[in-house]
Amino acid sequence: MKRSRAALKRRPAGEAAEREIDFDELPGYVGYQVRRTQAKIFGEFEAMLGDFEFTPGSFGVLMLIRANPGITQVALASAFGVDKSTMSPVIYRLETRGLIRREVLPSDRRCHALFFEPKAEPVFVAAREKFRAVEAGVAARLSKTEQRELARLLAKLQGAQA
Amino acid sequence: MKRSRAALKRRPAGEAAEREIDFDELPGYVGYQVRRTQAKIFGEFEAMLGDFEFTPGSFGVLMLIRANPGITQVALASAFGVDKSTMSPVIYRLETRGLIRREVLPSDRRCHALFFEPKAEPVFVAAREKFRAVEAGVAARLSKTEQRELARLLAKLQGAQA
DNA sequence: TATTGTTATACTCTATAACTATA
DNA sequence: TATAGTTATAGAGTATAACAATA
Repeated sequence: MKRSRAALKRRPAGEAAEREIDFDELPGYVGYQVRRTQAKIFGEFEAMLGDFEFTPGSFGVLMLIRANPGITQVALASAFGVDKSTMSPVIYRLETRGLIRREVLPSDRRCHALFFEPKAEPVFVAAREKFRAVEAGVAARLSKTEQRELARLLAKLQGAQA
Repeated sequence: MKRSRAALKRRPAGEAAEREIDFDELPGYVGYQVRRTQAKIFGEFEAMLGDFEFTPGSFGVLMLIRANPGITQVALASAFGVDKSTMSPVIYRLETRGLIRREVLPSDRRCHALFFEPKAEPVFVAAREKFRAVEAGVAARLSKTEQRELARLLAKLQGAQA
């Protein structure tokens, strides 16, 4: 970001444009605003988690398995709004890392019930602290009232059908 | 979504869990709320654009090239907050489709100035109508006041440094 | 027939690193 | 040395389709 006055004078064309870019209609699009905000927040998670053992996605999956013992993969995929084929490899990685275990349901042997492994609790708690810290840094930019208002508006955007 | 009463009675385990899933801390995370909202909105764009010739990303790039004649790839990448290597293939596709053209800058032959092709105007206008329609459907879930408030809160979230 | 879960495949988006050409 | 742009590569995340096992 630091730049000498000389450098400023002979700045390349790209930078000149960078300072006076016309974004046309984009900033007026709710979809664009939400997308940019999401990218910004995820970038911060990546930066602060570094070579951490979880992505926001895989940590969320682990958290839901922990909170919902015996949940099936289809139910989990549905909860996150993704396809079951998207969930499969995520589950597989958590299982091979020993963080969860799978049990075939006797009542319906097509289903795999998922369980959080008790011995994974320290790893989970440590990860949760990291996620809470990043999240707190993001949320701190808004007052409590604003946080509630944002949650309400985002819920409203999600609520309606396409 | 339609389901007979009989089906409801003998619903599989996955569905039972689906109705009473405990999301633990996730709904309280701003990052999670924004992510879910973004996924929902993008899903609607995909569904309504169908086999359309643009993704939200590529259309945004075209819109900015049109609004900023002569902009370079690095400036464009910077405007969207992505790496120049991410922008390269997007630019290449727009060029091969004849929607834009590139000119090497005589003043700095490393730079490629990008220009919207006038003959692409009908395609652009048609695409913009589609995007405006989807966007209008999304924005319609909020009042004008709420739209402004959301924009303000999202900007505030993006504003601070990590 | 329908559902659960896996796998093969594909596409988008993203980045890093190494490279060429220029400055 | 530094920057613009390309390319090779990699990884996450997403989906569809076909499949085996089970219902």
